[in-house]
Amino acid sequence: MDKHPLVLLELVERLGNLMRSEARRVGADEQLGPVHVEALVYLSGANRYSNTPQALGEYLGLTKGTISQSLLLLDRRGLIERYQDDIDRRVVRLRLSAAGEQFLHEAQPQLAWLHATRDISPNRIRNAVSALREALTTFQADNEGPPFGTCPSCRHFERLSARAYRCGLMGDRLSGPETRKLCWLFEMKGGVIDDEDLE
Amino acid sequence: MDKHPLVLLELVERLGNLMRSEARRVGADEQLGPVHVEALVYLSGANRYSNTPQALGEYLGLTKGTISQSLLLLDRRGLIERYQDDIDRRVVRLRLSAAGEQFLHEAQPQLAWLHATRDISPNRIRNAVSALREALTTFQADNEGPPFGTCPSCRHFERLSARAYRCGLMGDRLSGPETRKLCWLFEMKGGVIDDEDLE
DNA sequence: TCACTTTAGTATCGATTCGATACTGTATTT
DNA sequence: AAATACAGTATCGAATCGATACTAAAGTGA
Repeated sequence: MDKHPLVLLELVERLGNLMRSEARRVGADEQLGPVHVEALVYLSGANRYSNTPQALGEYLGLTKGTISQSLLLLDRRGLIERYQDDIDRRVVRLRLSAAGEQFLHEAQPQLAWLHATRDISPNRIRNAVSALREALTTFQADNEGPPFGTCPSCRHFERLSARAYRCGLMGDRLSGPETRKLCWLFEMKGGVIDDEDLE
Repeated sequence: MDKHPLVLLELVERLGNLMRSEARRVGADEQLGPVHVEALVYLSGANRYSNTPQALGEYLGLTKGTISQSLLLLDRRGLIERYQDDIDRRVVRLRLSAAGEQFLHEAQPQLAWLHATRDISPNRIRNAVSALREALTTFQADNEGPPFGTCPSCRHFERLSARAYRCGLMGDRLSGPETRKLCWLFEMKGGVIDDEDLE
């Protein structure tokens, strides 16, 4: 049997652990746990459909009760703001507060990673991204979890004109930058994964 | 700025979270947390120099106090055995008990991953491994953590004859299978990373 | 040989995480 | 209007985790 997949698994787990430690480290000053930092990072990159406790819970693989508590803490610290959704008043929307933005800006949770990958050629990174993305997609298909992706490779994405986009599922028009944010309604479109879409 | 590294980071973190959830899931039956499962997996692949609480702590990024507790639990459950090192009687050696082996055999914590990567060509996997390995090495060099690797790409590895090996650092002769286990004394040898060495 | 230091691991404490369960309030369905 | 489904909160208890203090074995050096 080929054992390279297991080697890859080991690397992913190990790097995951290290990133978790890194999150612990950068959050220590503010008395935050790794989950809190990860939640802030998530919120900084989530689009308008995905800035809810539920989506965050799916993303982090935690139950809604747990998430609720973490959000309570982040709220008390003034790092996020919570507000009711206008249309469905059961849902709570989340956004980073100015202090939250500030924290991410100063703590730079991703800096260590950027440093660690500085010598890897763009091509090798793209190949790795492609492989891991496929693993993620397959895994989530197997486990029927929401996939989390960005518009360019999403089935519902529609390009109205050169710079006008639209989500075919929700019907909203989307700004250019918004099409690059993370969405939990994402569904992989058929055909090959085209990393060029991410430029 | 190229943002592919950040995309790769997101994938690694996300897959890491999913694997963590997976570990939580497979351990639930036995009332084990994700850390416990990860510790058992680690012990199943650690070589003779690396089967200690300290090495495990480095690997998981946890403090020795935390590790000590987790090991206490695993010991109470009869999943591992602890014994004193003959030479340095401060150090505790760890090994999976029969029950521990049995648990891993039945729970198959890595099965979901193997399934998720089944359609990825060996070549793409090897490329991803190579890129992530470099990220890991650089990261650990930056943060002076022990690197964790296997003999074939280690500076201290010596091949005495066709099937006889030796660790130049510790001076022990090593069996073939042992050279493929994880070692926390690992130091990357100069030159390119050669994935062929992993066959 | 005898202090001094370092090192591997344990013990204990308190803060935090986490899941389970029960609950509130809103939307949807019939 | 009643029943059901759903998003989120509250609360509880078990477990994780780091910090600190501790034990015991090695190493160090006069």
